[in-house]
Amino acid sequence: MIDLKEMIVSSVNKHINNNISADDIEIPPDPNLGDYALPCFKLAKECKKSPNETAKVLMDNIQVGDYFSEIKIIGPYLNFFVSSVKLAENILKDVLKKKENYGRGQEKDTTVMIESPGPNTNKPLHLGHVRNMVLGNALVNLYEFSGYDTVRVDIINDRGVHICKSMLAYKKYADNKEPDKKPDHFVGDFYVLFSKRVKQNPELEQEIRDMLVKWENNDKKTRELWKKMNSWAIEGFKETYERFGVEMDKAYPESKHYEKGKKLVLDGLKNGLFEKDEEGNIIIDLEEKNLGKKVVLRADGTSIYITQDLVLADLRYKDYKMDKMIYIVGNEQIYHFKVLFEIFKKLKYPFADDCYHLAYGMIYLPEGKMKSRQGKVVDADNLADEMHKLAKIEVKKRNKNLSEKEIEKRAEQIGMSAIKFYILKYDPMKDFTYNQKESISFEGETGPYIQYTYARIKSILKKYKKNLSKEFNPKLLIKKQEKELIKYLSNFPETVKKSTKEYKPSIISRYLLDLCQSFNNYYHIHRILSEKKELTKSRIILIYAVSIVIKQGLNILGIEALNEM
RNA sequence: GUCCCUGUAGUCUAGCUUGGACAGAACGCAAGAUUGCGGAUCUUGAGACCCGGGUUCAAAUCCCGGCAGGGACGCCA
Repeated sequence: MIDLKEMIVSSVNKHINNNISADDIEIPPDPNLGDYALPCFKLAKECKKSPNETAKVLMDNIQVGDYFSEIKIIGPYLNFFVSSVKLAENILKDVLKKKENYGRGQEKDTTVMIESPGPNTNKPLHLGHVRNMVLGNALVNLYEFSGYDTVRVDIINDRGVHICKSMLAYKKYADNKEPDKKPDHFVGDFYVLFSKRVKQNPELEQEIRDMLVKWENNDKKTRELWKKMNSWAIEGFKETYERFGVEMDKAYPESKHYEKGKKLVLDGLKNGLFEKDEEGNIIIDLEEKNLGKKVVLRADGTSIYITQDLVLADLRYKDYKMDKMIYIVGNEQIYHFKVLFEIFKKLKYPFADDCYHLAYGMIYLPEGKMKSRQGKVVDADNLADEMHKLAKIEVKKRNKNLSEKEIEKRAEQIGMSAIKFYILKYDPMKDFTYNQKESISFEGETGPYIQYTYARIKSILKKYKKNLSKEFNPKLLIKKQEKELIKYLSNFPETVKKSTKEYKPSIISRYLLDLCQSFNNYYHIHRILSEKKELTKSRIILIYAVSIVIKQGLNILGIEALNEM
């Protein structure tokens, strides 16, 4: 693979002592100014010349390969013009050869573990989980494509007061009936029912506490009920996971490990890592990190949230020996993870220095407030169904002769792409309002827009009856729009790297939008299929390469590319 | 009270880590293109860095002080 920035860097470094790096190379705001630019402000200081003079001296002295057609001084910038023919030849050859592996990172022998989405077994997955699942998919794909081994793990919050609430309501009011709907929703209904009843009957609160004690004491009937309802919830989650494309390597139910943290904490107490406060709680002092004092084990010996996370990480390490750990959890838990990671370090966990909390903000619905007033909770399945419906209308509008089965299939693919893309184009930390209509629109910054662009390319490729050859003439691809497209293609590997490094799938989303717009512009101005055979052949290769990159980009985001829409 | 996050055109959003050339899109709005491979596309235009200081040759970006919104600071998860 060729790296143009590196070529500039090495040639410049040959002639000056201070080392510049690829990060110093910029992309000029206007393509007429050049393809790459080296700002000479920093160098000027060290050379003790004005930036403009420095640029001049540099230009007179450096040699770059034939990938560059011209070097120009524009004020304090040294601007490089890429030889478009050479670039076209290399990039297209590279894409053609590697196909969907174009841009893939080298194998790294590093295992990355990602925790997502972490459901509670008392109610169905909601909007927050949707964001979590979608981010999780993208992150796993990004890391995998970048050459890492990935492990996706779940945390199942299957015990505690909130779980008992659904259980108690079921026990009292359900008359033992079996689920007559998606089982996690069935369970969730009893959670809602409990919240209603407890307002009129405050004594239910005491019953909940009694039930939790029974559960803790392994009361047979309570445990049976618990098992039954949990399995319903999990059965329901499984279906939702599948629909959203979540593939889990291993799920860790809280009930299995929540008591194991005690030993770990007591060992830490012996080693002097933790201490006891006056009430007998075991705490850790993180004042030095400005995080205060944190209880890690209650005085009565029961564990709390953080105790479990400590032991869970240890269990997971025994299972997978991960080198890096990423938690995808809402941003209200930033403080929790800061503390957790500090304790990891103190415990000398091998992965402690490479932990990341991917925190994300809230998703709102435009009519969200109204819905909650009506008691309609906005959950993942609901949203997916609604998007499916909206997509179906669009599909039907365009295709009169499709079978019902095919319509359903496309509606699902388009509906899910609308959700996923809409979520992934935003910075994870930001709250946003999910506008369903906007997300499914075929114009604008949407999943369907990208899919549609891809389908158009596929349609052209289909019309080109001849076999795709690997031969093309890069000298024919010199129109402004063609150069731009090739430039975008050449940026794909770098974009993947950046997106991975910064934990931001949105960088891929933005890239795809730019690439698609660039293609649409090209398509609008220049005809691909024409009488000129050589030209047609080369243009076909170009758009074929574009289609490969769009498809791979979508795959990383967990979105399917469709040949027809 | 302490700490963290966010504040960019009518709306929504990128850029802020590492300061540099006219702050980049989308929707909406206004004007226009298309006798073509899918008119669901494209082009052009108007329009923005919360406020006040500071550092700098250069600040949306860094520092200080405000203002507004959200969150954390529970033996809740």
